[in-house]
Amino acid sequence: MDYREVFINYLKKNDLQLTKSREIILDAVFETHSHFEIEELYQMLRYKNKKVSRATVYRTIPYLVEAGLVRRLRYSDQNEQYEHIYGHPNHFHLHCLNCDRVIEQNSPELEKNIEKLAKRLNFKIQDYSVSISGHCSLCEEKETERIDINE
Amino acid sequence: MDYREVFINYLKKNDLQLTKSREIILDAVFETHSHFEIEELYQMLRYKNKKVSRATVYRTIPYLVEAGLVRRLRYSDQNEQYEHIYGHPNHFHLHCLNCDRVIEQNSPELEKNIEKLAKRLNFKIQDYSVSISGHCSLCEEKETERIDINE
DNA sequence: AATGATATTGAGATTTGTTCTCAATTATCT
DNA sequence: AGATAATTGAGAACAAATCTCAATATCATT
Ligand SMILES: [Mn+2]
Ligand SMILES: [Mn+2]
Ligand SMILES: [Zn+2]
Ligand SMILES: [Zn+2]
Repeated sequence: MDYREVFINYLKKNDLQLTKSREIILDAVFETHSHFEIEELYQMLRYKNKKVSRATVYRTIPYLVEAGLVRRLRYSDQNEQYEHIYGHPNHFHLHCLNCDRVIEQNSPELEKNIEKLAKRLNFKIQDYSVSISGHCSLCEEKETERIDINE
Repeated sequence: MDYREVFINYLKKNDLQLTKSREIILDAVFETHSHFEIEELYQMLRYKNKKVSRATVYRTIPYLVEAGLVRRLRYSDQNEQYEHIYGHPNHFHLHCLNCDRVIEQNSPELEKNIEKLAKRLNFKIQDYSVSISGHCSLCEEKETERIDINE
């Protein structure tokens, strides 16, 4: 099942239609292979002369999230970021507070652990996110160098 | 070391002072044993006639986060929530999308998993959060009942 | 204690991401 | 086709968070 079908199923279930606008947004989301903000996505569509309004973009993204196609990310202090997840293996984010880099990692072990934890509580998972914040290896290296020099 | 000392150390390191306002906010945060929003905290202080401005509360919370005393939570779609973490065992959040309940769980196994993952990447953790969203056992129960009746 | 330099605060203005409004448009049903 | 319902777009409205800047508090020095 491709993302289009998933979305159509979701829309049907919720008495919504697959309109031209929604299709444009859906495709844009799956053409974007990085984390994005809604405003960015909207500007990209304008640039490409695809006619959808900001309001519609803002209205549509939550549908994609609900449909399980897109995930809202929570690692950043700044604006909400999103990423498409359907068809991609789950992964976690490590966010460097120094250089703002985001490292993506997957860990089947961690996944299993989370699922086990949820099962024990009879909690039905829809989505989960692991975000780790701290300092990446590159920044740590620089930091220890700096200390070496100064001392 | 109590939270006060931790904060004083942090402030010193950053050439900041422990002022009356900051002290009031610090204490309020550690008197609040639930997740809170900054505006809520501010209103609570007003109610108690503690004189600090909204701006100062907004300015101070990030210091507490940086000092490792407070964590910003990311489970909700609504406003930012915070909780004090210093002196408390780490725990994870399961957020029910139906009833909005938040279940707190700790799992040393999961913690170890995350730490191992970070170590492998030479990533220095400052904080991490695991948030699971879905449906809690109570809501799931009701849901299956509903289906049983209707079918 | 007085002086000057520096840091902090508070009230309200401002910014900014997001949501809302409602008339116009588009799709669906009979 | 005509009636009914859903969706859209432009801009207004909203609200959380940040910024501004004069007043105040704190600190360091004499
Ligand atoms: Mn990612
Ligand atoms: Mn908690
Ligand atoms: Zn870094
Ligand atoms: Zn529930």
